[in-house]
Amino acid sequence: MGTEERKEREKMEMRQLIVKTALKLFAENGIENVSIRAIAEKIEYSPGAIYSYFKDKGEIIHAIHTEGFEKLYALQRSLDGIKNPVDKLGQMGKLYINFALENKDYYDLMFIAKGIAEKINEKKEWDAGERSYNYLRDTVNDCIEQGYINDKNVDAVTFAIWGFVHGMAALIIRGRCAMMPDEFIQQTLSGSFNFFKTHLITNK
Amino acid sequence: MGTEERKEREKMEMRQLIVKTALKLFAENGIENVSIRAIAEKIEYSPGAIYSYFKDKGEIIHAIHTEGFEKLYALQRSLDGIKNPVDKLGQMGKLYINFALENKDYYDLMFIAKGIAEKINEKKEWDAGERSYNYLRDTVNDCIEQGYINDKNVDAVTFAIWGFVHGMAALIIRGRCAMMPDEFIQQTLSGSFNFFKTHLITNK
DNA sequence: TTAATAAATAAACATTGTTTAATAAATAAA
DNA sequence: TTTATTTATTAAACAATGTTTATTTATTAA
Repeated sequence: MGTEERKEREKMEMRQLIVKTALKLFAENGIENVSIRAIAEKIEYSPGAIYSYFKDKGEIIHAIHTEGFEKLYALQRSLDGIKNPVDKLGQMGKLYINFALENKDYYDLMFIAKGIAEKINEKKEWDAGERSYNYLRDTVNDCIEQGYINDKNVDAVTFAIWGFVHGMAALIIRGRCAMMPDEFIQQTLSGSFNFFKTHLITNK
Repeated sequence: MGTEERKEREKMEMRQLIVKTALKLFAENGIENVSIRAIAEKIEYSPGAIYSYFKDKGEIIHAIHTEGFEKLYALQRSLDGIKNPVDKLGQMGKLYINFALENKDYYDLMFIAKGIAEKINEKKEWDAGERSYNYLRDTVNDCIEQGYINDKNVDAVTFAIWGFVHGMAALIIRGRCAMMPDEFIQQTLSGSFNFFKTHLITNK
């Protein structure tokens, strides 16, 4: 009898419901203003019930973080068809920044938030992130091999590019550009992009 | 009689003691693991006493944040003597990263931490940050005017450079490079620097 | 010496994440 | 179907947090 399987399924559904609800509340009230109690109330369970599905709050956040990486990686894979690695790199940059600014909660958990880092090490589960990182790295490597980027150190170039896009995204998301008007930020952002692209790519 | 002045002085000293103690505890236990109660105990006062000197915990953190900007700006000003703006820019980059990695607590509060952003807006006191930003911007401007950087958009270039160094620092500080061995990070970091420097500066 | 002011404290409050012992529900065994 | 057992859920409590309030203590002014 398949009651075992059904229960397993129900457990997964409950986990998903909790994660979904948590994410919704995060978006509404900001990540740090969402309590276990609030999540419990929203799904009409007692706070304690949540602990049958997640070891602690960090695990809920970690689940969302992993979900975010799924989304990002899926976006990256949508570039599979682009043959020219420079074009691919440019598109990936835009895609990355867009993802960051349109999914601030996800992005924050994935690349900025503090508690997460411990969970990542504890679980050795930066796998999700590594997959995305390698996708970028491979593209950079193609650029180098095909003579578009004049630098042999793949990791250094990859880290530079990652740092560049992450840095801008993080400054914006964490309110360090709040003094600038929104449209100015947008303009500057695309200006910075052009600057980077123009100078780092060797025109063959 | 100077009792008014003395009291004012004592109040300042107490504020400073609280800030100094908070910073020390931050360094020892991590920013998020320091409570008002812990600070109070360390200086041998009751928790409530602290509220005679700071409106709330955020104000203590904000004071440290401002102190951090004093330190960073002082470091920047040590480059005043460098005539060539490209050299100056390079030195500033190194100096910035070093500051970030050697003063992670300060840097975190200044450029990454969340609560701070609200205080900054609330107080309109990004002045401290703006001074440092303008110092960078002026140097970038010199580079452009003297033909070392081939791009007319000062703000875009400045933001790109800031994003670049901040991005790398933030990824390291927030543990997103924890899977890489330390020496690899150091190598990659300087490699990224070279990459950036080599390609963005037009050799006259 | 007394009155007014300021500083510091102890105690309490509300909120957090989390644990525990008790209850209700669902399943398996008889 | 009835009973026993396992599982899911809850209510209540715990410890820690930031903060407020009424009270006491210390300091200053009269």
